[in-house]
Amino acid sequence: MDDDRRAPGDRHRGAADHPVPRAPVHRRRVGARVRRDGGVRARRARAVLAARAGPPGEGSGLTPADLPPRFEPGAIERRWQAAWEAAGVARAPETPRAAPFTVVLPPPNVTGDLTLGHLLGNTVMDLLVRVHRMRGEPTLWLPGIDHAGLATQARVRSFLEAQGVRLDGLPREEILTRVERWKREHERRIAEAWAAAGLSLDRTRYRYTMDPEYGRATRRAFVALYRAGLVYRGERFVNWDPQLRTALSDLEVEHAEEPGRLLYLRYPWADGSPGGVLVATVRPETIFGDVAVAVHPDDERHRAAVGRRVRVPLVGREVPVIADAAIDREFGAGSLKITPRHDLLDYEVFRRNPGLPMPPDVIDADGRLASDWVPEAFRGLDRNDARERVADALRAQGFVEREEPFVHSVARSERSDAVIEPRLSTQWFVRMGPLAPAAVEAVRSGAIRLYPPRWELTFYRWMEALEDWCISRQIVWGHPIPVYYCGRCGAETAAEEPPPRCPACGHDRLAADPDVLDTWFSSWLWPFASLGWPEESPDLAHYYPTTVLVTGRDIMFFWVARMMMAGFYFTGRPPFAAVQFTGLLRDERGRKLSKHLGNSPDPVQLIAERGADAARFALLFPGPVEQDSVFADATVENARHFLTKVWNLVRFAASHLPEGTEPPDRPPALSPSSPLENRWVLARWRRTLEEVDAALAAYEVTRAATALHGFLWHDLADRYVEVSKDALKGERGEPVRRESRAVLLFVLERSLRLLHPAVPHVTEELWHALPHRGDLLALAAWPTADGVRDDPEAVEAMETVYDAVRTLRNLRAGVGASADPSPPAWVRPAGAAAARTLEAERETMLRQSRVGSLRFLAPDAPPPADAAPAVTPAGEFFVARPPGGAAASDASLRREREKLAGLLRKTEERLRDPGFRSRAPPEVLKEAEEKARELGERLRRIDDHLAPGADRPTA
RNA sequence: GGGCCGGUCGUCUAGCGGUGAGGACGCCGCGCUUACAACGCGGAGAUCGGCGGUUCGAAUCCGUCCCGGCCCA
Repeated sequence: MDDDRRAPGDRHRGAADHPVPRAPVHRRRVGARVRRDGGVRARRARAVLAARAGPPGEGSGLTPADLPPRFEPGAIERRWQAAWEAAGVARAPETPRAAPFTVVLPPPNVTGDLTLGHLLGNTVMDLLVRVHRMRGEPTLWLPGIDHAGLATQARVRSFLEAQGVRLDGLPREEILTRVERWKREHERRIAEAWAAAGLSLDRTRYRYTMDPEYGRATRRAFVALYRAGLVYRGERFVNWDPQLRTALSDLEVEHAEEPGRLLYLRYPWADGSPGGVLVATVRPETIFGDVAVAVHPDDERHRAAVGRRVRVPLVGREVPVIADAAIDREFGAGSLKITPRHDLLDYEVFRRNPGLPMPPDVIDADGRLASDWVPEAFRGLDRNDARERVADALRAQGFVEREEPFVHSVARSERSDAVIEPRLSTQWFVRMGPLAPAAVEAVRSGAIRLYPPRWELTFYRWMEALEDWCISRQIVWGHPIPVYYCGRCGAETAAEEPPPRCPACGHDRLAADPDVLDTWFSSWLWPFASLGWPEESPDLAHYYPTTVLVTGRDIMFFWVARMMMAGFYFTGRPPFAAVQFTGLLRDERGRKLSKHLGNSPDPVQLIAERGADAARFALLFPGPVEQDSVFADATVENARHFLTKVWNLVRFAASHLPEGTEPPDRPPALSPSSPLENRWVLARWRRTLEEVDAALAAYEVTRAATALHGFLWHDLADRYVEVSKDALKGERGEPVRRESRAVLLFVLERSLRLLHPAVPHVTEELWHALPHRGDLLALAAWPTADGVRDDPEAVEAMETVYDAVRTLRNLRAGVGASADPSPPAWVRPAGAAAARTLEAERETMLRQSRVGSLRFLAPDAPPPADAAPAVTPAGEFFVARPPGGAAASDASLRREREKLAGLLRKTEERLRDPGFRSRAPPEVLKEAEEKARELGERLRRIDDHLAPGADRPTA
């Protein structure tokens, strides 16, 4: 198994196990140099200066020429990361003066390196954190790592094995040293990956689940639960991993269907009479632990057998045939051999039937046959070999009646992949029953919201069926269980610090419990222990409860639900107000990204090759973050193209803004005579902002990214820039030029702010190439719509104009106008309103459609000769056919007619339906009538242009 | 066996009672127009998984089945 799902931050499979190339990011020492002096202002100023000095061959001025024609992320990203670091951008205030925004990073475990799945969650968190920081909220994003006890020990174990060293043979101290060394190396790599991704984590508040303070928090939690009777020790059936030699919780076990062999064994009568009882089993090696054979009490086939005795094959031990209602009559031969120490169901049957002897374990902690109940010949065999050998012996001695292939559910350790051995053993447990209700109630009442909300159902279902949680692990790496046993009276004492003497008898020789705690027992305290709990630390007082937890839904049970329970129990408050679940990443073939399949890019390498911003944007767009989505090479390519587009947009703008242009401190004030495109683009920007804000409020980061992508590329670059070029060149007069400059700068600068949380580096770089106020975009304010008015008329007019432009471009292409770059064109508007709009924007249409001239025709004027016609709701358009050019063709007009006629037919049918007329709301009715009228009108005009006498398609 | 998610142009997706079903990638055609060819403009391409139902009206609501994925037993 390559499953690294052990620490909260490690939700996605596929950590790269191969050596990671040296992180390509060489952090400049800018931060270190300036950190010594005091004062945020001075630090920031220096940071900016240092950053500006960055790219080789660049001047220090901020003239537009500074922006190179190519966008190279590497240097840019390093430079701004250093600047943010030096300016302390990510540093949360010691004493926030407003309601804070807090996020704790799900600590990745030190088992391995960061995966793309981590980067997905991290990007979402960074985006949210940066938005709220820009909104002026005191913002804390707390980083950390998880010691991931079992996972780490398992990894170190196989790492050492590869070098021929057996971890299990090493003394405890030596193991700890080795693990510690492993941890330091991976901790460094994780930190480098965070830095390379541009995450604005508050590194001064870095926490490690194994540091001394955290250890104390863990012991405090244990002791508190112990005293409340919510932690107990008992002999239970646990999931035993014989390879790692430890117990596991139910959640760490994976079930899968696997092929096996079902053996039908004859247990002969003890009295020697012929026959016996037929028993089916897939685990013949456990027969040495049998204490009975059980059948269902109502099973006619076996009725006579109950009460008689049979002999266990191979060993000849006598056991009774008993009746128990738990036996499945349909399965196998309808009878079950009872091996109480190695199967939960058998154990329950055993307990219901007093008088049976309790056998020893016939399979030991290593998964080998053991104990004197096992014949000499089989002792010490691994259970897998034993299964074959026992089956062979059974066959040889004639006990096997028949056998058949059988698919059964097999439980495996998600850590070692070893088949789990159900084992009766003494372990520590947390009683979940009393802890659950507060968490369930919080979700039910909305005190904690889940995004997307559908996960609530899954949450409730699991919470209803909670089993007690086995928290003791028989490994070295982890928090020791803080329980001490008196060497004299045997009293058991739970205490945060080792007691000097036994509280019961005063004896001073106490033995510590040899086990350590499940990693999740420290993880579930993360939201408050990372802030200083159990101390009443200032951070805990200021920043707890946290605002939102972003994590993969695959650890909802492992971690999220348990944090809720711990949060309410230990702090009396919810640990977070919201949980955003992210989806899984898949490749273009729909497979999960995983190390195993080799389809999971290493994020550090990805960032080195394509840039952090491109990687980040590719994770946010176009696939929805909250759903499983595809991450392919093309996705990154796409993101990169978008960033290049924005880059060039700024280059264009910068080249049209003269030296000394004022920063866009307030929205441009438009006048009634302002160009349509200025009114339009401001309105569109406003709507984009509203969409982004709404999306973020609902934790739909992809929707926010999509809105920005569309606006910047299609509205601003494709349309606004093209339409306003003349104005920016001054061809429409100085006042218009000034206004258009102001509008362009305002919209672009504000859009960079909106985009910054998603792709912080490029936007920071670009922001500095534009007139701006302030030291860093990262410290700029999140925009508001204040002073920018929505303008529905402008939006509608622009649609009309662009429909016209598209129609003319189309006609131009249709007549083969590439030969003649500027054919004359005409328009006959449909109605006064269209006429007004089109006439006002005649210049725009002329330029954008690249026709040579555009003349307006009176309603009753004859259509121009030798011109290709098109009919739109706004009017009739004509483009002259070049002499000797393409022959007149009505094909496209006829196709259009066909389509419109079909639409008209459908609309008229609807209008004739009495049900529709009486039940549809009046506005829908009116709309349909208007549509029918307009379609009819347009059809009539099309017919006018179709050659008279030619075959006309019928409506 | 139970639960959840998804099935919409070739691909990824938006839309979640009234639309000529929107976008991106890919494809085809035209264009190097000094921000961008990592680009622009235009075009083709979808009976919205199947079947039933509710409704004046269904991609959208309900039922059922099929396919893919995930989770739990």
